[in-house]
Amino acid sequence: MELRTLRYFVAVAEELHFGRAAARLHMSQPPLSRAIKRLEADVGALLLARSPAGVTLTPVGRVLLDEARALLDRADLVRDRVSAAAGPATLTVGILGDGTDPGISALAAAHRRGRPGIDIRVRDTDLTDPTCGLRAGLVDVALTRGPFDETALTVRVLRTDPVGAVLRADDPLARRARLRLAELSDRRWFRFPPGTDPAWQSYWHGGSAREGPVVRAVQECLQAVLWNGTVGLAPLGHEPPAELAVVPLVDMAPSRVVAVWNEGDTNPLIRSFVETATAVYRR
Amino acid sequence: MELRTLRYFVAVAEELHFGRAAARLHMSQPPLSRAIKRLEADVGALLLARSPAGVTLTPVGRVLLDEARALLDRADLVRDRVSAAAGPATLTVGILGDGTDPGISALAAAHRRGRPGIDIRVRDTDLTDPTCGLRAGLVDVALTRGPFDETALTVRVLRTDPVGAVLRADDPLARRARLRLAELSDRRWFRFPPGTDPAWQSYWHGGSAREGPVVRAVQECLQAVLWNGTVGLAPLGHEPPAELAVVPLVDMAPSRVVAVWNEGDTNPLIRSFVETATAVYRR
DNA sequence: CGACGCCGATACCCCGTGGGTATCGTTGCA
DNA sequence: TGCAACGATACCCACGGGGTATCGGCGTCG
Repeated sequence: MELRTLRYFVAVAEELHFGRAAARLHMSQPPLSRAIKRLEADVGALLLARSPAGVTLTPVGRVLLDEARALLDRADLVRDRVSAAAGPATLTVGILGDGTDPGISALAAAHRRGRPGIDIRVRDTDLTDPTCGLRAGLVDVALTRGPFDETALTVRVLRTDPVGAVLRADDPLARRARLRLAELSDRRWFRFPPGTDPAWQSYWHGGSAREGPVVRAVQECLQAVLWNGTVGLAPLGHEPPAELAVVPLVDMAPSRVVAVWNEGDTNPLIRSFVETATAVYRR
Repeated sequence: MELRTLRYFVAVAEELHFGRAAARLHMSQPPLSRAIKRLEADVGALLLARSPAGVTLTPVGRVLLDEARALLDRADLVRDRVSAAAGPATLTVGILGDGTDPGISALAAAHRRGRPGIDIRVRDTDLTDPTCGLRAGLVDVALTRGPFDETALTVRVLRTDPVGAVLRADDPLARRARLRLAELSDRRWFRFPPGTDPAWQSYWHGGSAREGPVVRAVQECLQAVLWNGTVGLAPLGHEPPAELAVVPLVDMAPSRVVAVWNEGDTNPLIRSFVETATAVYRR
């Protein structure tokens, strides 16, 4: 008789309809049926009378509905009290590059919702440090992209995006369905400043020879493409501005969106945040 | 934050020692450590201060300990109230052969403990019906041994016992460490009355040719061996009476202890009983 | 002062369960 | 009598909770 199961039961008992209850619980109907059946075996009594006409509560079910509601309320209270006792905690999350990934604010909101009383501070950094100041201790967790030097860091992959070349919309190659890196080797490529993580650096400059301007932020990259005739790389999936085009590259390893934290950091908020991040990115 | 996890936490918080808490919870220490760590991530705060000197509750841990105890008490109350609402229910359990298996009474007690208010009625039957009257509806669930005709029955295996030959202690073969069925083929074997389940019948009479007396109960089997010079089979594991010896048989399929109920019987008490039976027999 | 022992953490494996999709069976209704 | 609705069933996959083996840190003791 776990709390989750009781939440399921309350949902069914309130909807009096397995399908609707399943929808409300964001799951499908069969596992819900099974869970209720297990609960019935557990308490040793039928809780719901199923008939094609509809679902009804049995007398025992009615009792359990009241009791379960009370217990679940109580459980929420426990959460709140513990949160209150824990006091205001802050978690500093580092994100990369001008907050361009629209998912991140949603994620912060989701985490805040599930865990009120925790102050999430977002630190938006430029592209020169893919770990967003993790090593310097400026940040507890980083939501960022690979690849970078991972020593002494723990990495959790959230998603992988294929990568495309960013070109001016009027570039002759912009209409191509896909490209190979070699076709762009004669272009100028922007670089990151010296001292930038080598793995990161070499990934994003596409391995080409002709160096271009040094950039630090997403906006600078776009400007460089627009005005300097350079080429850049970008993960697919975001709609590019009208003046630009992103053409998939067939021979470029996909870019991984990751959550990273310092290895051995025992702050439980990190684990918790990473879990919700994983959940949010999964769907 | 499920109830099970909270029970774990309470155990650790009371023992202030992961190893002892794990023992109390009948589990090993690593999963317990992990569960507590998950709980800490879940509530977003450290609950226990681990130092080699020992484990201490953090302030947040102290709050959660109180809250968790209250919640768990409340959950027990829910159980009780639902049981009370369900009213007195009875479950008739059939067991085979003079209640000789010492585990069964313990199991009935365990089930009664976990589920007060349910009247467990044990029906002890003779050896002529391995299903203990399940088909006749005399019994809701049978704790018995295979093999038997399983059509329209659902079977859950609880344990398997190797089988030995039951001999008089002064029998020349009684001192042997193990035997083969062929070495006993010239003995008289007892039979069950006509009409007994064929699979059951043929299993226990060892496939030999010389027929012996007809028996119905365990006591009769023993008497037959003692006075009639017959041979019988018995699962190993029980200590035989002094005048008898049980010698392992190498070429006899082991005997399965099973819980059986009528296929499609939706009585939730059956499921519940079978679960505790599985748990009890597992250790 | 080094070897040992205690104890929680970590690594790794395996099975059970919780989730999913596809399909069935029953029943009320058109 | 065919159909639509809906819960049950069958099956599959992945994660989590359980296990064992081992590590690492820190006291203790010879």
